Amino acid sequence: MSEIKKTYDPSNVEDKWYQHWMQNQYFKSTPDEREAYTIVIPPPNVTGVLHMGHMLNNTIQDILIRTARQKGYNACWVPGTDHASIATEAKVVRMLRERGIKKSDLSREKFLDYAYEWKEKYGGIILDQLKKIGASCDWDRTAFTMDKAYSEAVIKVFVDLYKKGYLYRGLRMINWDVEAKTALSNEEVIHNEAGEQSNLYHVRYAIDGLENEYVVIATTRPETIFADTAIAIHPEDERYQHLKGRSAIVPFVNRKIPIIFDEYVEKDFGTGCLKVTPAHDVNDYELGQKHNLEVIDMLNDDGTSNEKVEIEKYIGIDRFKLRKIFVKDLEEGGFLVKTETITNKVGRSERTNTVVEPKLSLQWFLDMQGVSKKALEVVETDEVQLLPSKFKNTYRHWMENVRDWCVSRQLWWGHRIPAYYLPDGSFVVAATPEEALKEAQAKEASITAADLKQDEDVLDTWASSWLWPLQVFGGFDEAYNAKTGKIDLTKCPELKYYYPTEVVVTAPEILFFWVARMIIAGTEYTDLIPFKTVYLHGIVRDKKGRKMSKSLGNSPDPLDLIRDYGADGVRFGMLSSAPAGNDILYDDKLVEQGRNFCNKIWNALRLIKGFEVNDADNTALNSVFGWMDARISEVSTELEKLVAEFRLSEAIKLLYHFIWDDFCSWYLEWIKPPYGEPISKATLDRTITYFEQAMILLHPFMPFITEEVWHTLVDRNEGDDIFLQQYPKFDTAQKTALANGEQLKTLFTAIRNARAKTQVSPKETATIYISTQNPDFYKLFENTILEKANVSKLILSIPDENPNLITELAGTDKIFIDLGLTIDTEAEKAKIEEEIKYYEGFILSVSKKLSNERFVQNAKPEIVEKERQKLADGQEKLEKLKESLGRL
RNA sequence: GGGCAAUUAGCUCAGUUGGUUUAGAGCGCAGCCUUGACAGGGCUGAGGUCACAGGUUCGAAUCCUGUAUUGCCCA
Repeated sequence: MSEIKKTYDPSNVEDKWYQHWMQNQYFKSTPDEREAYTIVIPPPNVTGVLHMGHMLNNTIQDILIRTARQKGYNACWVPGTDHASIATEAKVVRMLRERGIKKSDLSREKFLDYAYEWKEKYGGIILDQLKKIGASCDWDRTAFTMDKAYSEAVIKVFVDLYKKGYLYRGLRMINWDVEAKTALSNEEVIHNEAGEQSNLYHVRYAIDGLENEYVVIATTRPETIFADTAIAIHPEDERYQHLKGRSAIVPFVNRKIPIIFDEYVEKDFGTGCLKVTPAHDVNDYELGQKHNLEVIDMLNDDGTSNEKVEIEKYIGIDRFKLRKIFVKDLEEGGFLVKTETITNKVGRSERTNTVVEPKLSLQWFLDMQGVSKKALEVVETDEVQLLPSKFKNTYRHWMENVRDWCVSRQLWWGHRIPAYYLPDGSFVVAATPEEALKEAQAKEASITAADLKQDEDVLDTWASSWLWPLQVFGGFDEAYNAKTGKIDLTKCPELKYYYPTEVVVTAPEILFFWVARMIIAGTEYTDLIPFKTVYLHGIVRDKKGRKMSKSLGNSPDPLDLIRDYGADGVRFGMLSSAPAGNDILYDDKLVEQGRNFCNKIWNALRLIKGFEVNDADNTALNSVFGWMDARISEVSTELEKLVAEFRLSEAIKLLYHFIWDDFCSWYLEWIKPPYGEPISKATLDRTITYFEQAMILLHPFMPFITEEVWHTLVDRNEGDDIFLQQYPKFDTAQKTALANGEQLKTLFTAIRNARAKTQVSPKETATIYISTQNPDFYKLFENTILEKANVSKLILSIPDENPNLITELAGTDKIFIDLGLTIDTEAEKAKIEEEIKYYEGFILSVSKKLSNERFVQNAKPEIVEKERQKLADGQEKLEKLKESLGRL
């Protein structure tokens, strides 16, 4: 035993076993005759680093995949990374800037060289970090969204969707990131929930042809006044009826703009007058369409003003600087009526945090309504099950109001759009330049390759990751038929075997970004769902409930935690308070509990390893074994149910209590030989088996320590690893055995309690008398009671009158404990009276129920029976308490 | 503005179709325990009118309605 350390040290253990599993290729999966259980990882950003969210996300996946292996499935967990177009490009641009290089000075090719250099250097760090947490991914399958075959798949899909008529190029109002100089999808624009402080400027516009007449509008973006093309008023607003048919005059610019009337305007909001700037606001754009208004786009792509502002001094100035200058001029010119501070919602870019400009732009769009019908249906019918199910509502709402998806991004890092422009401005869409040339020549025979110019933009990253469950198995390689626009599964054995995958584990944040789109792509290209279940876990927050972020510095580094608490400890901590869908408020206490649990297991191991062995008879412990057999069987049944329902935090708590309380606190104490004496071999063997079984059940949750215990407990042959162990089969739990164990615990607690309240050391022996209707129970466990509860005599009858006995109830059995001391009768009386009061109340409520005829008639018979039992027990207890009181 | 959810012990949360002896856990708290696997431990205990008000029911933490507060999603 001396070679086993007193405290568990995970640091060497974890790396050792991970390497062992890797060397033996235990994570590898190839199709065979077993049933497949597949999970594809939500690909993290290729240059990202592990954060607490990944920790939670991947722990869940690892538990599911390891459980599946133990149940005999061919479990396959596919890892990989996502090229993360905007995020990665932003990082590369920043790196170049630090080296004094401007992106605008580089060619596309040169920039991509730098980007790949960056990816080679930092890409995959996160995958190595996943190994630290124990992730049992099939690393040979590691995929990347810009791998050659993957990229080809993305392009094939683009061409296909274009041919099917779902993709179009159009001038639309989009969200423009002036820093990244790219379009964003709606989902990439973040609105701070609390809003932001802004100034609301009230500006006066003169009315053409009416002296001293004016309207006042309120705006938070006065610089867009240059692009105003109308003033809108509610048609029923009495205040402005006389302005019908009139024009207002834009301050400084002196352009006449029509005053239009539309019910869109809220009469009660502000002055009731609204400035209309179709080029720079979504709602204004729609209003402009309706009223045929001119569209003046006054912003350059970088957020500076252009010549459309008409006045020389305002051209070429950044939007915010322009706002300042112009407000000052408005004030000096007498146009500014007042300024007030308000809180409003400002859209910011998810990636660059800059204020997003609504902007008219020529972009590629995917008609979502057309392509997504089936994707709604499969969730409605639970063919794809969302967990927790409340997200079904959210999903339905989004799908029913789905907007067209802007898939083009003005970036270089990503999949370049396969559209090729002819000199006349028209274009063709084709998978390769060669095919494009052919198609172009079909339109105009004289066209040469040099005449064609490929679209400069790349695709939104989600337009590649939505193919993830299909393309990680090569679905678009040989099995894809460009003519039908379908994947023929029979031509792709891998896909046929592993797809549909079992479950995708992710955060609700990307339900639309990613999950919904994968369902769309899956159903579009295979007519099958991509996964059966979507497990949506919460977000990891700090103790105060704030989201973890770099700027707040409130996020611990998962690798530091693993160093300090062990990967198993961190896994336990993250999971134990994370039921599906609920956020987890991270606290070091959680992982500390995990670490302590490991230590507990470790010390159970030390105890068992430390026993000396003899051949003594152990039949006296048979009832204890009977209880343990029943209990472990019960636990395994409950565990299987919980895991099947994805109630993982309950599952890990079940195991925690089973191992700590039942196995360590009760079982081991009961079978432990007296100090210094050996244990019988039969008992030790039995105990080792229980411990092994418990470790197998725990292994998916805490893989490292269970493997270490497995090997330390018994010398194993090569290849006899817990990783490969299948779930043990247990006999059905015996109810009597379970009840016996519980009764024994209750008895011990009662005796301990008696000692505790009289402050008698557990070392002092006691004589106990028991009044029971179940004397057999006491005969079965007599040895254990005598030895482990330090009882010198166990007498199954009522003792003679003696005021110095402490009385306790163990279930309905009454126990008289003689500790050989004079007791404080008054205190004892008070205590018993309190209990009597409780049981009187209890009996009252139960008998009320039972005397109600309608209850007896309507309730299920077994419920009524239970109530009767409750009443009988209560009455028996009450009687015994009263009797005790009488004896004092 | 529209929708979804939550409100249970000091804190963080379980409580699965209404009935598990008048509600459970972890942490925290209080008392006791130092040579025996583990102080990263053991034993014992205190602590809740299940947000509030109505309703349905023989029976409600659980179902319905309303109110309040909080959070999230969408515009």
